[in-house]
Amino acid sequence: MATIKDVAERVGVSVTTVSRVLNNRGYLSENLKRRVYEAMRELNYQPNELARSLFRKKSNIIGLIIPDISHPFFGEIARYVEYYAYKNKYKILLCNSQLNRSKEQEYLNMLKASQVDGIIMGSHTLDTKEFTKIDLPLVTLDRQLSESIPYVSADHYKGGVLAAKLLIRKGCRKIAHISGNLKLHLLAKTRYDGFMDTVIREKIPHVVVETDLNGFKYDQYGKIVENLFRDHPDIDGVFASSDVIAAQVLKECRRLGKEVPKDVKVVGFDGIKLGEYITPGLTTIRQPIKEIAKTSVQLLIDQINGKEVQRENILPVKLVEKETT
Amino acid sequence: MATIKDVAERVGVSVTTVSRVLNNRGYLSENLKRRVYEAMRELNYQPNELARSLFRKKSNIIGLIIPDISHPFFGEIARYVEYYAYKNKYKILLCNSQLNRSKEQEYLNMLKASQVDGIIMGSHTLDTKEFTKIDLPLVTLDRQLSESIPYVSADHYKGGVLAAKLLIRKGCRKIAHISGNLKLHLLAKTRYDGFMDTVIREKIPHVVVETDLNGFKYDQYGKIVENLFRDHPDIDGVFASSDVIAAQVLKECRRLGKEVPKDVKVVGFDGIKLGEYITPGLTTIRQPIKEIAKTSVQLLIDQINGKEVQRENILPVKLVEKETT
DNA sequence: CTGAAAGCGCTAACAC
DNA sequence: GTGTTAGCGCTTTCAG
Repeated sequence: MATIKDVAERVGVSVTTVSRVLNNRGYLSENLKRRVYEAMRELNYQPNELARSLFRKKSNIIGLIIPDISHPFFGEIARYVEYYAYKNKYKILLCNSQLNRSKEQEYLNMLKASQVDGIIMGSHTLDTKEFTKIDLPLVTLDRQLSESIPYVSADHYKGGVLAAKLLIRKGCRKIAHISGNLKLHLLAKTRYDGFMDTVIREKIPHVVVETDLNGFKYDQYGKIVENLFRDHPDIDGVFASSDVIAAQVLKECRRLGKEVPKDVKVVGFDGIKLGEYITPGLTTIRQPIKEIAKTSVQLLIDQINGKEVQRENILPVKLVEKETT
Repeated sequence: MATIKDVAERVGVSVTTVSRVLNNRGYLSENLKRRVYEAMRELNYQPNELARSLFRKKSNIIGLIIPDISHPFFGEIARYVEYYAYKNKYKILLCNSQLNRSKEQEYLNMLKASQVDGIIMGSHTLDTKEFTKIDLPLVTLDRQLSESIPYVSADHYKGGVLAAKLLIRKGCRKIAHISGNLKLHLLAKTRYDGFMDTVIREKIPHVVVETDLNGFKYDQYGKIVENLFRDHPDIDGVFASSDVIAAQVLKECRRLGKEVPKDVKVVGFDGIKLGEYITPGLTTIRQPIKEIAKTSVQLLIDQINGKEVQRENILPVKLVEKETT
């Protein structure tokens, strides 16, 4: 691979000069620039970003840690994070934690060692104190990590309220909520709060199933839903904490001969593309995925550039009514 | 951030010695090792991978270029590529081309400049000659780029045959195939060949719709399917070239009052998780996604390590029958 | 306006 | 066994 030295020799100038045209520093004659660019092209030269980063102490790389890139929600998050990062000349180092504690920890260390300029953290199995050791610009998704670390989240509470209200308005008399893990201190937990506050205020019978499946063993949701309907055959409304779970609920309803939305009404959460593919079309609480990604990238870059950023960034959700309610 | 020098000073030895314990070279007394490790921990030291990579001329980074990480197929590919890369101590630089030529080209240059050790290429809008300039270990997905570059692909031809045969066996009298772009010289095109060879041999009326939507403007497939049924109301079997398209077909069938599988039978392609979420359960030709990813990573690492690798790597597909046939 | 030289953090000859 | 030194490819002071 050609280096700056090769280019310099070919043009007959010093490496300093080549570096200058590379970075457009000071006055360079047009003629000189042309000759240098030509040599670069001839040699198929690309400046070594490793060397540049080492010198500048800036890699232009962002680490993205998520539980599972193949989960539709995180796939869409990643897609938009990449989009906005690219726009700002940042690259993405992809870290899939599979919600495995030690893998998450290793990735955190690896990212630090790799001199990434900042981290977007969407996987949350580690304790707060692990992050104090990192000492790098950080943005979290859906989790308040500490007083100083900014986070981005949809308005899950509002989402819980909207879902519960819709089901009640549509005439449901007994509503089930299939929640995610409530022990991890995630903001997603407030979906549960919003749901509960609403059904209690409206005095609607309800039942909550907490899944501690870490959200990514899809296959097992079928079983959970099956048990739910066995124990509570009179359930006529379900608020699932993700669209993927909602899809499982629909499948199970079909298997049990329950018609949707006639016998059971279903509301999902996330607003991923999946909801558009399935039949019947899934009513859901849409998270503003693109804006979440955009905000995360912006907050991170602002921090990298030494700007003060807002700690709390709650983005609005939206009820999208389709055919399951 | 602490450097090797800080550690050396704290322990009272030279940087060489610290480097030695870091890399476990030569004889080091247990006592010394312990003191060095302790200092590292106290300083919260992480070796700078940028500097290491620069020296070693090896970054342990793999570039992954795909059209769209939020497309379920590529999401699953990426998940497994990450899995096997991580196992082998490689990191993933994620590049989403959106099937945009110039973005793909820029990412290619960027990866080279970033000194990645190799590239897995799953997005194919560029001409062969762009790759000769790259001169880096390369593996392509679904495309024969040149005589020397190894590729990994599912047995698309067999998939096309299996799909056509199944629909014929199930009694379909007029079968539609919704294909991807046949002009890009992808191996996926052989799905079409397998399908055609079979329906022609069996003398089954058929119609092919080629989509040049680049495969990722999902919303527009609805229109295509609508037109298809308008022009050919007697179609009773559809072979879609992806599960996502198949899902759209199911949606459209429902809208048009066509019952699946009674009036129309549908076969998808890919075998992504989506197929398990939708109702009715989608019959599909399953690609061995995990093995494709594993093979790609292995071929790339072998090349990085200077081994000879096999050029053609065709992996078997499998017919998965569910409820749409 | 251009070049020699130092240094980013690390590793590995090569000495002692 | 341990340290001195050069150098990976680049950028930037600082002389000239």
